Amino acid sequence: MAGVTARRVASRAPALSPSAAPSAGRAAKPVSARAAATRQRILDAALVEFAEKGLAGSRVDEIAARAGANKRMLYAHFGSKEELWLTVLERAYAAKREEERAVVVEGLAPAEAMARLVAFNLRYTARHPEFVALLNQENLHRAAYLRRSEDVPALYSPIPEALRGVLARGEAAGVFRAGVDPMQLYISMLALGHFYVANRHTLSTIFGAALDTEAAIGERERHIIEVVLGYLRP
Amino acid sequence: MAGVTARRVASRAPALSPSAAPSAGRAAKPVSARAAATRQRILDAALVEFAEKGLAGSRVDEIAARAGANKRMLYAHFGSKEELWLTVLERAYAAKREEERAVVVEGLAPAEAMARLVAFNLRYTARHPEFVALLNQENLHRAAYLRRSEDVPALYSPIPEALRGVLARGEAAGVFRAGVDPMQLYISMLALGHFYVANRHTLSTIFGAALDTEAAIGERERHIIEVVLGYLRP
Amino acid sequence: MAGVTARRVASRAPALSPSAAPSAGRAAKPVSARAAATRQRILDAALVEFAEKGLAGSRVDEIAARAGANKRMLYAHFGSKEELWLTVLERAYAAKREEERAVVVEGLAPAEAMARLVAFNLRYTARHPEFVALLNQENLHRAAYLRRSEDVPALYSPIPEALRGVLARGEAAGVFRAGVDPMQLYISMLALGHFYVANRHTLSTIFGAALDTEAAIGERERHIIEVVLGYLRP
Amino acid sequence: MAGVTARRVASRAPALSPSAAPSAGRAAKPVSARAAATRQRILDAALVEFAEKGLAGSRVDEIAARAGANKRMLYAHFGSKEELWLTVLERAYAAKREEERAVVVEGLAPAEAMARLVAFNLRYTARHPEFVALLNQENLHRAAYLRRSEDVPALYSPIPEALRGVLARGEAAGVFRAGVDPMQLYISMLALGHFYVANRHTLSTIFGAALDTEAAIGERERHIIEVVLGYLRP
DNA sequence: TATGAATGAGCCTTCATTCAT
DNA sequence: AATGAATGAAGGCTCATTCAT
Repeated sequence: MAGVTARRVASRAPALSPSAAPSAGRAAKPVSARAAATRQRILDAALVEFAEKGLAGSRVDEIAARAGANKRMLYAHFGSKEELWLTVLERAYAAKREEERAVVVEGLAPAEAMARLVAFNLRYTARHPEFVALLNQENLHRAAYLRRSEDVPALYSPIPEALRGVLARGEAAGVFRAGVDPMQLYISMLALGHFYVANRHTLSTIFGAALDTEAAIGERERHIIEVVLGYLRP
Repeated sequence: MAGVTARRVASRAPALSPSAAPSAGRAAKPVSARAAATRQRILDAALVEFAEKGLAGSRVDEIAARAGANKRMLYAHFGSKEELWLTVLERAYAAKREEERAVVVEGLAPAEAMARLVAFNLRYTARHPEFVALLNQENLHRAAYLRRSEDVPALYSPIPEALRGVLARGEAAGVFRAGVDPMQLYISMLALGHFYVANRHTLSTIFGAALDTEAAIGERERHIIEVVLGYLRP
Repeated sequence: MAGVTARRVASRAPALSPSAAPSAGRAAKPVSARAAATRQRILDAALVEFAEKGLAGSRVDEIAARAGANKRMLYAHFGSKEELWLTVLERAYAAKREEERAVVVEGLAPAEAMARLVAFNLRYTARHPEFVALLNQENLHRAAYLRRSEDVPALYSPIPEALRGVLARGEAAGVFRAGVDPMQLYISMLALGHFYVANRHTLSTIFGAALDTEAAIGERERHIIEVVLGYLRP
Repeated sequence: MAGVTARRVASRAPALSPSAAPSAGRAAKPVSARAAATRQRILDAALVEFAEKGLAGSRVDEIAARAGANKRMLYAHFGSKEELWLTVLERAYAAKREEERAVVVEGLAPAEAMARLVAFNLRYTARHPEFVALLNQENLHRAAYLRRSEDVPALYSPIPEALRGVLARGEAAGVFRAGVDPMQLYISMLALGHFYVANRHTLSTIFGAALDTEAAIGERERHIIEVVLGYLRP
């Protein structure tokens, strides 16, 4: 489990939890278990720090301290703060992809399948606000880091494909309207969950209501499923 | 239905336009025209810099240089980088509120009114990606600055109220479904536009498609209006 | 009383209170009463600020604000912070000289005369801790400013002369010991009072006793008179 | 009687000498020899700079440069300019206390013992004008830093106790007058030396005489011993 | 004379990064 | 592999001083 998977083949080790598969980053040489552990602690610490303060707002000292590691180790493993950022980002994507792969909708009725996809996105997002934070930051950077990522598998999501399938099935069965653009719907599905989580602080400041309770999230879930299914009605 | 966007008519209300009321309730003393101009240039420069790099990533020197002002003036006018951030944020909200007030939907048929609201949000967001960037950053800060704002009018949006009215009218007329939660719908409306703009860089990296062309935005507009109206069908 | 006395002849207007005789500083041209008042307010404010924080620790803005004057006026009147310092210093000396001239010991018995001189120094010092503070600061500067003062009268004290006279009279009368160096005694007299006041903060921190109550000063007075007179016994 | 000065024997007690115990109760972690050396160089440089220009007038860059150290190290070791000031101040006190402990007067005749105490203070002060400068500055700060010091031993002087003993012995032997307040005498003893050194620049400007030659100091020493012993005559 | 605004140099402090052990 | 110490380049902020009115 402590084994190291080279980044280019990570997708072939499907069941690995993201923290157990550090994906070895830039330097893919065999490393000791101790080094791997240090590396992992740095990544975990960096994820927290980056998600909380962004790339520019994060401090290398803080990350190292949080990781219980020497700052020098951070540089030995990742080369620079920016490389560390990219690695953390890739891992966050990879972690989401990992869970996405576990979402199986093939055998379900179209409406139920669609509901499951919608709910999954909201729930994952709510469970992983750090993913949302990283994504927002990276968009601030105009995706500059992501663009130079070579970790294709991390970026490849099975969801659009699944969505397309469900849409086609539903349309063929006459339970979904025709002419729906899968990409637009995919973006909308992401939006309906992501925005809610990403903006929970300003929204709750303005609305004066707590948005991250289980009750509030449940309500949101009901609403967005209703929106999507309502929209898809023929 | 597409292309229903509010135009910028705000400048006809000079005493309320954000650039005509630069002190925004903070510095209430009479200022010379020259000072006001400097202040304004700093605010404009800060908006650009902050939207591009966030609070932590922005450099005070850079802002001053961009404003063609002395760095000292920034501190004379705003006290600190953080106060400047808050002022910029408030002004960004105020500017949006200003345009929102120009969106009149009372006389329109419910569906058209709803479409106009949805379209306005997307279009405003697309025209003002800096607003999106600021908002995302401020959410990273957990709304710490916004929470301490005293500029209530800047935060108060007329849109939720308008939305509520349209919903009620549509429901009463039997053209909208019943039982729709206005706040949820408001958030969804914001989400469908905001997420698209906010994440255009990562999305286009992953999809390999340009998202900020007029054509793409038009398509998005059609889609989200369709989603909302489709959902609202009784 | 609001009249302006040029610095070089100030000693000829003996009864003028130091704050009423601003001595016109570097630029000795005739000025309006309003200008003189502004100048005076700046000097008063500067004395407080300088005595509290020293030359380096004082802020020109703070002095101007405290004086209720525009900062520009400070420069119009004094040219620079350092010139202002020198002027304040000269005035502090002049003020002390002024009071010293009122100490008359000629008709007194030697012991009483000596006691009066000793007491005067302690009392003046205790009443004017700001003089002590300025002096200490100026010594930190190795008297760099004082050395370039041209205000000779301000520096000339009648006390050493008086002391010399008293000493001679006492020795001649056989009530004082012979061979006392007047300058050394003068310095000692200054020292016994000045040190007590100058170091009251560290001393009271270390001793844990209040040193600036009237009772404490009275006790100090008794002690140093006893020291000097005890020493002078033949 | 003149020339009774304590010599520097403190270095024979290595574990207590201030330069051998650099952490002075503040940073108690074990440090490398290199770090200790850097720390020491910074302290030495700071002492010179602070004594010359005071806290407000000193420049952190200058201190670092003088120490041949990186400015960052100053902060790593001391946290801030103000903390550095306090440390320097404590060390100056500690250094004086150290030498004071070497002044032994128990076996001496009361008059000689007293002369030795008086002379020690003048000589130490003359040899360490930087201590005088620091003290004067700290009094300008109203002992704000000293008051927050936790380095009690640095502040505790054995001299008052010794003085009290000598006084009692002299009085008992009938060679000193009765009723002398030890604290007042202690302050006077400090004053007679300290003031002379502290104000040597303004005094010599006004008197036009050099005060810091060995001859002048010797003369001062003779005088103040004479004053104290003369005063103490029964 | 007086003022508010502006300036540029400089200050204390912090950062990402590297060296030496 | 790991560590503590060191570095130089900013970074935010402030200062004494001057300009324009």
